[in-house]
Amino acid sequence: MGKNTNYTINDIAKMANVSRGTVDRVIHGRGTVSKRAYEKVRIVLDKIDYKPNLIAQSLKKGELSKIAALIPDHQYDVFWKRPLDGIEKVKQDYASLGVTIENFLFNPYNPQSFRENAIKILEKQFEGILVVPFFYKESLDFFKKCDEQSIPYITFNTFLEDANAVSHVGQDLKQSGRVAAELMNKIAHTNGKLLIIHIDEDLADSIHMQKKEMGFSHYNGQNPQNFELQVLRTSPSENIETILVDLLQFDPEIKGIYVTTSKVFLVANILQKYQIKKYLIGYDLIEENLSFLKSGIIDFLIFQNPEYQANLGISYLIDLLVFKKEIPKKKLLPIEIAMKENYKNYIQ
Amino acid sequence: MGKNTNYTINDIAKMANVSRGTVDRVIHGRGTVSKRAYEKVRIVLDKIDYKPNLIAQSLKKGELSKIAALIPDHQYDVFWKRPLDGIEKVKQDYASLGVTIENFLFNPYNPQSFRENAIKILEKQFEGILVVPFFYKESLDFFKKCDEQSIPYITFNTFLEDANAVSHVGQDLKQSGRVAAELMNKIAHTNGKLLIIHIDEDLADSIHMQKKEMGFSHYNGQNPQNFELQVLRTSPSENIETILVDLLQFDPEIKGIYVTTSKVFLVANILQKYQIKKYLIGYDLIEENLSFLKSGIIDFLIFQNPEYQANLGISYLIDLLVFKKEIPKKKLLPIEIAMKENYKNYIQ
DNA sequence: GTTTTTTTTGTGCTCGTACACTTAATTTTT
DNA sequence: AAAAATTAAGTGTACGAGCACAAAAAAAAC
Repeated sequence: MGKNTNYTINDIAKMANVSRGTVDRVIHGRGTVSKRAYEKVRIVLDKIDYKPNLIAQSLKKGELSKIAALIPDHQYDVFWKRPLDGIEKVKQDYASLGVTIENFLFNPYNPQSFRENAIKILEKQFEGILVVPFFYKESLDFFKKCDEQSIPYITFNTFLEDANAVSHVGQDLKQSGRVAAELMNKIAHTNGKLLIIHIDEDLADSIHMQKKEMGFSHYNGQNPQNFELQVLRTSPSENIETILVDLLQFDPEIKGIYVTTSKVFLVANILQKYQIKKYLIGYDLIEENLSFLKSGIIDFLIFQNPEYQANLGISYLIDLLVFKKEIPKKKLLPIEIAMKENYKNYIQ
Repeated sequence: MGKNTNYTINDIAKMANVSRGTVDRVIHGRGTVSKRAYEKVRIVLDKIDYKPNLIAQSLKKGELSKIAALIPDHQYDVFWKRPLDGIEKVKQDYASLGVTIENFLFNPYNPQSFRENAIKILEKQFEGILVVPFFYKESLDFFKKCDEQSIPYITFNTFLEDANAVSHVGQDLKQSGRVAAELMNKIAHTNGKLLIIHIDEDLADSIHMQKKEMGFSHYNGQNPQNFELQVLRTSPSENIETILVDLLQFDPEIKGIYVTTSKVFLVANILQKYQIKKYLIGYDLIEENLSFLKSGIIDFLIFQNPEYQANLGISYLIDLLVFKKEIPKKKLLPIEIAMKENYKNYIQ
């Protein structure tokens, strides 16, 4: 299997008894070719598996493929720093093949910023796009134009049912809620109450939080030893501190807290300040969370490898554009678990 | 940054006022060049950052680099199936660049098989080698010859202090023992006794088990709420069943069991058969273990992503050989944690 | 039946590097 | 000082694809 029987344009020309130029015209459907010559080439082409030599192609064209990435600016949310690093890494790897990747960073608090960057991308004529469709309406507008120009795009992190993406790379949010519930179940044996906290629910990714909650309560419901659940919605603008302290002092039956976002450090902060010990599970290996993981106030941080995620998204685009390979319609990444003793190997 | 100011041999020739041929001779140190011409070229070369165009190089040479991988045959131990898959994946990715990878699989129960494959590799003249130095003496013999022929090699999975490897990709075994201890600590709150079981300790990777044990007991010792530890060494040939059942019935104080290898399914089997509930932590997402993870008999499986590990090893070799990049002397991969709710995303 | 126009096919050059081969310059020999 | 031998420098070609242009063949016009 996999014998390197790679035919060249020249081989085909000889086999079909025509010139290189004719083969080229048939393969690319450009120029004019007589039916007779066309047939001769087609017969050969059907018999063999011609794969153009990417090396030669790249050498000639100077550039094989132009890819754009439209992701949130990490200036506004540090979470997006590491996906960007992931993109930068593939960028270097494939630069030698003549694939260029340009990043467009939008402000995740400003739909207009998304729209502006989308326009820039359409103007510059990329062959493929990796995009975090953060804003629903704006994203669909953008995708409509991409579809018209038949530019393939891969959605990333946020899944849009109505998008016509060639692939989606993300996480299984509901399942990640289940993972949180299983962890909580394993560490807080005794029955009691659990708190689910959504922080900043007005943001565009509130749907993320809801799916996580669904997974969590679903697992909890299935489990014989189940907990009573209480959901708390809050914004950092409100005074989360007073609400939470009141709640915890009013109801000492609460054994653990599940925070559905990376903002778990806000809760950890309060637990530390008031010297309250609760089991605490949250998301993402960001700086603010790590110190609490180290000190044991946060028990587990769930996350998905963001570099790898971005890396995979770009790799899929390259597979599609350059190698003409099939790519999966949807790829859900592993739900990773970090604690005090293993988080270090994840962050470098 | 990163302007594509890539000079070609021709550019350099013009700048130095010599011919392409002379530049070529200086760069590759072949043929004869007068001191005068040499100086002229060197001056230009020192001023600019010449990076040969890999595309053109590959097109001309037809093959850029030949890499060999010497790893255990998965026919004897399924664990090695997935690293092989990881290698196959990079193989495809870089084939387009003219990098070829050939696998040599040895029998992990037979040092002679390792030696034979090593000889084959040396005969075939590879430019770089990825190797699992499973057998101490045989590996050192092999490395000596590699050093003589100055063929770079990366060790993989097994670390050999005395090897002169350009890099090592593996896991932090001691730390993985600590992770196991932290998990055990989190799920088995109450004090009591824990069992550490080494299965098949006569094998070449017994050093792996000992390091894991060290990490486990070290964490346990540091912890205020510490457990009494008991170590059990056994081979599958012995009757692990009678020993274990006796032990567990004799000492009901035992709360949990830590098995230092992927053979944890042997223990799970016994627990299931005798309807004994203990916390159980072991290694690796192999088929035999997964059913017990699903049924809840195994609580956690610790592992490192084997595809990724192999992938990284090969990528480092390519970075070194093709891109002439610096690579880290040692790369320890994350220690991953799988449970019932998250293992599926790891295995495809 | 010749000229013009259109269609079809074939050839040459380019991308950047590597290497064989030729030519030029220098040194050695007689 | 001229011829031979050696050393140094320069040129041509190939790798495979792509595209511009030239050449040839066929069709249309006179």
